[in-house]
This record gives sequence, structure tokens and C-alpha cells, in this order.
Amino acid sequence: MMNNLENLTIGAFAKAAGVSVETIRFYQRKGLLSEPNKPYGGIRRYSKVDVQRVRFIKSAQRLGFSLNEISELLRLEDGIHCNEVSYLTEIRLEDVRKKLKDLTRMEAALSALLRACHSRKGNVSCPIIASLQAD
Amino acid sequence: MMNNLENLTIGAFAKAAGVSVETIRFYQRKGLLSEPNKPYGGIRRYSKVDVQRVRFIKSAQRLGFSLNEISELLRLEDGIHCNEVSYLTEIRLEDVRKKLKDLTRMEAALSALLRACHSRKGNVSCPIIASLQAD
DNA sequence: CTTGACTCCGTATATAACTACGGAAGTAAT
DNA sequence: ATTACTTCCGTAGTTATATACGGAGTCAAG
Repeated sequence: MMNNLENLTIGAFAKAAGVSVETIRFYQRKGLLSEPNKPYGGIRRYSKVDVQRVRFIKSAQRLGFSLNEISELLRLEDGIHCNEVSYLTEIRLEDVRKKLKDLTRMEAALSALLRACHSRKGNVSCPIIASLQAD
Repeated sequence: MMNNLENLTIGAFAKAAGVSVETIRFYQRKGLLSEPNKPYGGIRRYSKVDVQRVRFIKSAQRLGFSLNEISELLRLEDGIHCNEVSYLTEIRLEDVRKKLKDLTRMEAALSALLRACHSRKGNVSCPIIASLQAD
């Protein structure tokens, strides 16, 4: 059995790409990955290109792109649509910055709650619950 | 019809709480809200307490608690479990901080991609796609 | 007492991204 | 050739958080 990334069965392919077989098949159904032709009643084979494509998907996912956005990116993959790709990336960046703001506010609120809780003096009710109940 | 927050029908209740009727009923099914008894074949009535409870849920949600975590918090609402509440809040805070880290990394990566894209010089392929494809 | 709005209740649908299952057929090792 | 593992393929289930629908009952106004 060759150790390189050619002529992979779907299992080896999935392993090389760091996902499960089911995920591969799911991506195929979604149109993110194509199904190679299979030889006369046999088994499909995959290669490095496919592995790279899954890695692309996973990298983009880590940057917060949804699978739908990723299939958009993949359609623009020919390299002559740099502007569109750049635009999609800007949208993504705006979203990330918005989430960062929200989370920063959440962090402040939560740690304030914890400080209140730790510094409470013998009063019965819990300051966290109390503050969440305020109008 | 009184303008205060007693004897509300579910519609008025939902409005006062800033959610939809369907959401109220969903929370009831989830056990986050109880269904008041209804008088002989009549219509259920809700009060301020219920409105506060929904506000609690929504505040906690804004801080990143899931509905399951919130029902946990609600079970501890009696005020004598400050330590448990405080513990759940700490978990939440850790999670928020982890997400903040991830997003900060994402922001850096995305803006680097955009810079690369904007400063590219006449080369054909898109640097964003190229970098997402790297191993 | 009719009309229109609202409530009740159960069930179905939506979204994202998978994960699981089951039976038949192909493949690899001994 | 038998055994054990994979693949193939379609369908169904999962999690979280709701939203939508439809028919029957109830309520308030005029």
C-alpha cells in the first residue's frame, strides 16, 4: 500500500484530510466535493487534489466561513475573481469584529458578576441571579 | 385593559417580555417556564413574575448561556446556591475567553489575507485562495 | 349574536453541519 | 475460498433554538 496521496480509497482519503468518511460523503452531497467516476462496479479513488480541497474547506471554516460561503469561494477558485473573494473576506472580517465586540462586552459583564459574587458579604441572595433579573 | 403587568394573556405577556408567543410556548415545553393553571376551559394568565423570568432568560442568553445552562441557573435561583451559580459563571467566562482568543486569531488572519490581496501586483492567482490551500 | 381577534394544542418545518445505520457488494489477507 | 474489513448508497437521526400552521375553542365589542 502506497504511503503517498494518490489512488486513495475514501477511507484513506478521509483520514488524510482529517475528517470522517461520512463528512466526505456529506460534502459530496452538498456539492463541495465531486464524486470521481468509479471503474466498472468498483471503488472510487481519490488523490492529493481532493485532500487539498478538503483542507481548504477546513481552513476556511476555521476562519468562520460557513459551508455555503465556502462553496461560493470554491466557485471563485479559478483565480480570476480576486475581487469577489476579497469582498467575501471583508464581510467575514466585519462579522468577526462584531463578534469580538460582543464577546468583549460579555467578558466584562461576566467578570463583573463574578467579582460581585466573591465580594458579597453574608447577604442571602446571589448577586449574579439578582443582576440577571434586573430590568 | 390594564396597562400593568398583571393578568396578561399570553400575547400581552410575550409582548411585554419582548419575545413571540411561539417562543413562550417553546420555553414552556422546555420546562423553562411553567404553564399557569387555566380556569375552567378558559385562558391562562401571566404576571410580572413570568415577564421577569423571560427577561432573565434573555439576559443570560446574551451572556452566552445556552438554554440548558439557563435552566440549570433557574433551578438554582432560590439564592442559596451562590457557589454553584458562581461556578457556572466561571465556566461561561472561560468559554468566552477562549472564543475571544479564537476570534482574535481569525481577525489577524483575515486582515492579513486582505492586505495581501490588496497589495498583490498583477499576478494572476488570488492570494486568499492560495493561502487557504496551503498545507 | 355575530364578527374578528386571540388562545390552545399538537405537529411540522427551518437551519447548520454533521453522524448513524443497514444491507449489499467489493477487496485484501491468509 | 473464507474471513474481516471497506465501500456504496439511501435514508434517518442529532442538537439548538426557535418559527409556522391549522383547526377548534374562547372572549370582547357592537
